[in-house]
Amino acid sequence: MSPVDPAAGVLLVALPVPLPRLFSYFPAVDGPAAAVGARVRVPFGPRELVGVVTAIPDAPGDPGPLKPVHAVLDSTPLFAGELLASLRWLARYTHAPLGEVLATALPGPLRHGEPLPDTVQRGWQLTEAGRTAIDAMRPGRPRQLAERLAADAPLPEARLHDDPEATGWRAAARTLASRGLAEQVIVDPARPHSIVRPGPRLNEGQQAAVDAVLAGAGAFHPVLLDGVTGSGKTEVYLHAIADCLSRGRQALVLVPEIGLTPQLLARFRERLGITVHVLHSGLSDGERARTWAACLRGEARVVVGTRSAVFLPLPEAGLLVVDEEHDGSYKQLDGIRYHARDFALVRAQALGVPVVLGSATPSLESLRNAQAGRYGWLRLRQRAGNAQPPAVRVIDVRKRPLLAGMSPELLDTIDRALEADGQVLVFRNRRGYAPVLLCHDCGWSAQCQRCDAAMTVHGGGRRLQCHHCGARRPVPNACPDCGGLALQSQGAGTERIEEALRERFPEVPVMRIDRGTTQRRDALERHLSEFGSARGILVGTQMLAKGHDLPNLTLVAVVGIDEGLFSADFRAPEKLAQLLIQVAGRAGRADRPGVVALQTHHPGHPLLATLLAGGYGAFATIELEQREAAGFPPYAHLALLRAEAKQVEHADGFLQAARRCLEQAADGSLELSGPLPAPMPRRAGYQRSQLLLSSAGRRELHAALDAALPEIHALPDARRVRWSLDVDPVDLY
DNA sequence: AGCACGCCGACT
DNA sequence: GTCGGCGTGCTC
Repeated sequence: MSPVDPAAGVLLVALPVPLPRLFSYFPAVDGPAAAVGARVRVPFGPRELVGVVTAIPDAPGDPGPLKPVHAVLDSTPLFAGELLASLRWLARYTHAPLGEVLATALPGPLRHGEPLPDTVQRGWQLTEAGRTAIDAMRPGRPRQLAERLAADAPLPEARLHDDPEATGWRAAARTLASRGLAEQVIVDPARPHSIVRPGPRLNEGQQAAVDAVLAGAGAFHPVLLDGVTGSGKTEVYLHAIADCLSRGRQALVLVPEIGLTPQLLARFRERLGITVHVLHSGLSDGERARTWAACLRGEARVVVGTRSAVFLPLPEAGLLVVDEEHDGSYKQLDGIRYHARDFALVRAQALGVPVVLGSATPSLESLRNAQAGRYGWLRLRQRAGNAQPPAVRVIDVRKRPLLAGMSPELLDTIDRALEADGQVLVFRNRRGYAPVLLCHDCGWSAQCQRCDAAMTVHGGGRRLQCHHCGARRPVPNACPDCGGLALQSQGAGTERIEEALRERFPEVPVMRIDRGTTQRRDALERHLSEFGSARGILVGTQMLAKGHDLPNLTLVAVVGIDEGLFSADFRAPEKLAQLLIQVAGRAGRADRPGVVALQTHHPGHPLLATLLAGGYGAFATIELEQREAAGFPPYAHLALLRAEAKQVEHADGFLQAARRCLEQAADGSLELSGPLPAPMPRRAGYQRSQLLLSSAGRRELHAALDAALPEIHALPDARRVRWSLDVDPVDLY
């Protein structure tokens, strides 16, 4: 070795580019030395990028001519220990470049090279003069704020900031400060504030669940908390979190996109008595970066967040919670296609902490893991209070005249509920299922002869296609079973339902809630409180399946479930069952029993029969048997290779070539179907196509991908099409 | 993915 | 004569 080894200290840097490799750089000529996990600014071709140092090998091979990094951005690494290790795992698992994975784990400002922001929390408290003067103050905003500070101070600005009742607090605070009545102070986030509301007494089941979670503290310990709607899962989380805090550890709670409500945060804050940090899509970039920094510094002790919160650094982690673990919003659908619930499991294992997966309708994957003994399995069967489960009525809609998809019987049921001064929720099950063909007279649906799966309608409503084997045939003129001519491919949307209901029930308010009418995060809350508790009709989709309490809701009418009963998607029955259970949980309260009306062409369908007779558990048992028989997850492992191009031939040609690479690499352990047209085969002028990979073993699937992906990357067509790989896809069709 | 370089059509 | 179409090649 020469006295000055030119190769010593070469940095391997992960960059946010879709290239499956790292890039080597010489250390910066001056400034602080870069450590593994620190961000660096580097020259890359004609541009400059922010990357992360992922290794500093002792004995790198011949580095060749390297460029030096332009700047080291972190004196202490952003990615350290467990987080870096877990993200390396995620990159391998999703077969994505490490640089892209690290970039998606960071909030925008940090991804673009900005320094870790200041996380000092400011708050307000009354001065001595303020405490004496308060009774003499004129009514108004300043006095309101002063009264609040008298009751609960120091009050962090963050809590005023996301309190809708504290509008104009900043001006009020300035007024108080200018008169010497209040002052701004630095708040210690771990210091309890004065209002800590005690929770209700735990029932036996809840206590047992809390005990079981606490018994696993300090070690990896996955637990499925399987509790019916209203059984008080949140109380179990709160007790486990309080214990975690008392041991001086951090707790992370993941919630679905629509589950992070002001009410939930208020409950956490009141009960835990300390600052609760949040992370969700409604925050500004700066706020996200501050939450990230507060976690890294250990200032955030409890964090509640949606999907991307699973990437927060937790140097002193003690507990992870995934609420509503079955929820589809945990799966990222573009970019790095990770599943936050699954990644939370990986992180909990690497951190050596318990992880609680809570749901009234657990995913079949989690149920399977619980059955196999890989997870602890805690069941809560008691409902809090004396709430009664709603009565369920199935309405046969065959051959009935329909008004925007609603039968006369359903409209009569709505009428009766309104007459009894109740509120009605008309729930349209619309989950973006590919359209299936249905006979309105007898309920027949077009099935593939070879695959036992529904065929989907293509070619402008003239062709049927099977998404499992690719079989095609024309749409028949008449129903093959009953000869009727009432073949139809889809039901009515929420707009038409709303319109029809307004006409039929002109004397009551009709409010439609969907993404069109409810853009902003707090709009749902606002609309629902406007709606109040007087009689009226709400029309909506997913958004209304849970959340905000509607104490006067006596009837939930569900239309459009047949597309779920006969979808080409093997997950459709699971999603439908979860949705029906969740939406049924909204009807009725302790003093007023609710009714759920299900309108269907298949009143005798086994899914409905099982669900009504035995509940979600009975459904899950049967559905798991069917998944096993059919070779679907969780008994098989899937990956989906998608491609889109201006011309179908390009997309299909690429997938065809990729298929050959995979066949060669797999050595028979892989089942391949496709290329097949994607559910929405044309989008924004692009033709979309896909290739499904299935294997009985996860190991074999990943081995085949590892072997084939370099070749697929190198395919000449790979640059002509936009393509992506989705491991464990949720939506196949 | 960007971004540059490069070689062919309709515009001031 | 140039501005600009997007094919293909590379990025330590």
